[in-house]
Amino acid sequence: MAEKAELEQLGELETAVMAVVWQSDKCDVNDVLGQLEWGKPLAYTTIMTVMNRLVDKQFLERTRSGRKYVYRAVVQRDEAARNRFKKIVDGFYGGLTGLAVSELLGGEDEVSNGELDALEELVRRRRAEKSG
Amino acid sequence: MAEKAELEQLGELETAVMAVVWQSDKCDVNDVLGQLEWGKPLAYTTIMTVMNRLVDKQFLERTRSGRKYVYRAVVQRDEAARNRFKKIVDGFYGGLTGLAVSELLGGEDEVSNGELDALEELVRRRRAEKSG
DNA sequence: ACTTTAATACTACAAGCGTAGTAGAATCAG
DNA sequence: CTGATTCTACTACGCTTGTAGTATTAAAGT
Repeated sequence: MAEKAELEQLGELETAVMAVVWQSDKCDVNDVLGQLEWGKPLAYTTIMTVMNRLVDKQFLERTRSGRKYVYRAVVQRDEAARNRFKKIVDGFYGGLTGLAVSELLGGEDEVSNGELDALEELVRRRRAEKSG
Repeated sequence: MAEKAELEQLGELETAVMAVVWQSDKCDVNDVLGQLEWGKPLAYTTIMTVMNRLVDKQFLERTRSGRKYVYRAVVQRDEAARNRFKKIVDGFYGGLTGLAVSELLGGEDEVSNGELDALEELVRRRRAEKSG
């Protein structure tokens, strides 16, 4: 089984573009151009360049559809997010995930009740897994 | 009260250097050179350049001590980590912290019992804050 | 067939970051 | 005092990423 190649780190614009693709499953350059959340308007070619680089990095794949391309995400959102998270955990907290989460949630960010529920449930499940 | 300037994003080497400084509280270039975890040996001047850039970015401050400089962290570790984490939460999970944590912990990383305790405690405290 | 339109391909450039060499100044060994 | 050592200052270079222009090609209207 071939080891999955390390995921490259994406830049901010690249990440923002991926965010749009993750929501849409399939999309072309114009879709991204229309839905992208970025502070300022960007040129069509800017998005195109970024998307092509994402294809090179194997975060996206594209297929021809007539004379245009349709892009689809190859890397899943959670996979990419975990990869980024791991960098934080390793780089800042010496690999201690729980410590990282505690400190990270120690800040002032709002966490909804539903989210707290999810967290609690998660801890329960983890405990269950451990004890067999 | 002056708004705190946005923290710039650090590169990987810059982060690794900060990690050393965070552990030592005060240190000079050689300390970092000796303790840095990086895949390969780096030149003294490389570390120096990086540390000076970190001073420019106001992550470090330095004071002369004889003919050398001693560096100290200005930005705290947790602050920097939270900043990075927020990027993930916003960029990947539309700002939903709890969702992000759940997904992030859904991976295969080991979380120790102690860490689970800390997490649980944290959720409890959050709940208390809300109803209190 | 000819013109407009819409998409892609190719090229480019500035800023940021990893990386380090070289030159100069201060200190230390003898 | 003189040479070796140890710092700092300054400069530089390649790669990545944000950003976009220009050229080209293909489709579509008329």
